[in-house]
Order: sequence, then C-alpha cells, then structure tokens
Amino acid sequence: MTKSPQQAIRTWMDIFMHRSMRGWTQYAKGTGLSMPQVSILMQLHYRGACGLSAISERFDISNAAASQLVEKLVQSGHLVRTEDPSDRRAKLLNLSAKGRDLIQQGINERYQWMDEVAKTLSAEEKVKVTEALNILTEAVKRIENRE
Amino acid sequence: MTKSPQQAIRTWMDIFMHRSMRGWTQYAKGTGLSMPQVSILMQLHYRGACGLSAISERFDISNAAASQLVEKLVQSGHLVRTEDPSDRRAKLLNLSAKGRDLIQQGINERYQWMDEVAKTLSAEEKVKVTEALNILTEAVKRIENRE
DNA sequence: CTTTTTAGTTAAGTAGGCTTATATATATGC
DNA sequence: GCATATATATAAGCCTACTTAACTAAAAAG
Repeated sequence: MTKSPQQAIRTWMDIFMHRSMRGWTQYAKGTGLSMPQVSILMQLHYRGACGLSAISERFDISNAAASQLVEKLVQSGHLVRTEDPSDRRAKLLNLSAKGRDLIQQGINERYQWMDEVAKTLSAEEKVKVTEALNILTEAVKRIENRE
Repeated sequence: MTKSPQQAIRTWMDIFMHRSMRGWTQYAKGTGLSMPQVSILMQLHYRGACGLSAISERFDISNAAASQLVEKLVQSGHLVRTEDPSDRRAKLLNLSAKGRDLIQQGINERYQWMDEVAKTLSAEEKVKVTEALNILTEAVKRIENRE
C-alpha cells in the first residue's frame, strides 16, 4: 500500500477533521453553551482580544447578532467587555479566566486523544512524527506571513 | 527551538483544529444548510448508511429531533430514506449524490488548504511528512480496532 | 395469540440565533 | 463647529433546533 504524499495527507486529514469536529460539537453541548458561543471563545483564545466588529466579520454575521452573542457570554462570565481607551465607541473583548478554562479544557480533551495515539508509537516513530509536524507547522507559518 | 513530541503534536493540532473548524462552519453557511444538518451528512459520509436512532445517539438528541432533521435533508434531496428490508420498522439513511457531493466539496476545500502547505515543502520534506502521517494513520487504525 | 418493546413520525411549545430597523455615542472630514 | 461616518446596543420578528407527549407499525417475548 504505497501512498503518494497527497494521499497520505488526505487520509490523515479525514481522520483528524472528523474526530475534532465531533469532539468539539459534543464538548460544546456539555458546556451548556451553543456552538456559535463556543466558536467565539475559541476565536478569542487563538487570535487574542478584539472588537465586536471583528467577531461579526469573522463569522459573517451582523453586528447585531455578534453583539447579542457577546452579551450572553458576558452575562455568563466567559467574556469581559471593556471600553477601548483609544476609541471610546469600540469595545475590547477578552476571555475571562472562566472562558479561557472552558476552551483550554476542550483543547485538552482533543490532546488526550492524540496522546493515546502517540503512546502506541515507537521511539523512532515519535521522532519521525515530531519532525514532520514541525515541518508542517513551519510551512503554515511561512504561508501565513506571506499573506 | 527544540520541541518535545508532545509539544510538536499539540502545536500542529492547534493550527489544524482551528482551521478546519472555521472552514467547516463557513462552508456550512454557504450551502444554506444548518450545522446540524451538515454534521449528519458528514457522519453518513464517514461512517456510511445507518438508521435514524444511530443518528440520535451519535448527536445525543431525541429521536424526534433526528427525525425532523432527516426529514428536511430528505426534502432537500441530500438524503435518501428507505425501508430496511430486514426490519420494516427501521429506515436506512443514505446520502444521495447531491448530499455526497456537498460533503466531498467541503472536504476538498480543506484539502486545498493543505495542498497549498504541501506545495511549499521540499521533496525531502514531503517524504518525511508522508511517512509520518502514514505512521499516525496506522496508529489510529490500531487503536480503533482494539476498541 | 397477546403483551411488551422497539423504530420512527407528528404535534405543540420553548429557546436561541439571526435579520432588519432604530437609536446612541464617539470619531473624522470639511 | 457641523455633517457624516463608525462602533455598538436594543427591539421586533422569523426560522430552526430541540424537547416532551401522543401515535403508528412492526418485531420479540411470554
């Protein structure tokens, strides 16, 4: 069973995409938050603080919709909304400790699955996998800097 | 910047998880279907035909909710619902060509992103990445067969 | 055969996300 | 300084997902 690089990548992507999508939707359900709400927290976790319009642009929803979702997350204590000192019309949205923990917990559950996978690898295989994922990570960084 | 295998895996997972989540939610929006609807199609794509109760168990919703979602997907022509000949109470849910295309298109868009990444790799790097992803794919298969 | 369980549908009602329209406060351009 | 543009919030209303409850039909158990 010799695979081309493209086949190898796609096979792996299929496994990983399906797993992580499933994991996140199930995790979201367990938190009591809706998927859009969790997505907003995730966004802030990965990209850092931002204003409200950045949220509505990212998720392609109206400002009104973003404002309402954010309001719920502020109410539930997952988000902190402060006035932007450099522009008093704008708000700065930050994860609270509670929001950060919620997302980190979801990420950790994904990690755990991969840890199980990694545990079954030989030392030699681990070295190879590590090197390859570093290569991919660097490649993505190069592309993103170029954009 | 020397990374442990765990660090390398987690860094890569972060990038890939966030990307694919974002990609799928955006894609779902473009199709006009809701995320739960797309998730059902995705489930059938990856796991093959099943009955209605398998859907409700997998997504942890009531049979009634699953039945209503499936009904919409049948109406929109993404799903074919037939009677199970071996148990006439049960239904067999299958993707239609339209449903299969919709999911495959979403997967292809994810593939394209990775193709862009792979394109920037040297021949030597491609070999390493291919080998590593094959190792991971095999490891997952071993674990899943064990369960 | 009769009873009970299983698979799925249908109906009514709740909750959440989304939209458009409207309002408010601040910043920017002339 | 005044008109306009920008960042956000609020309100009304629609649509969808979800729930529980009531129902049909077929299988399984006795």
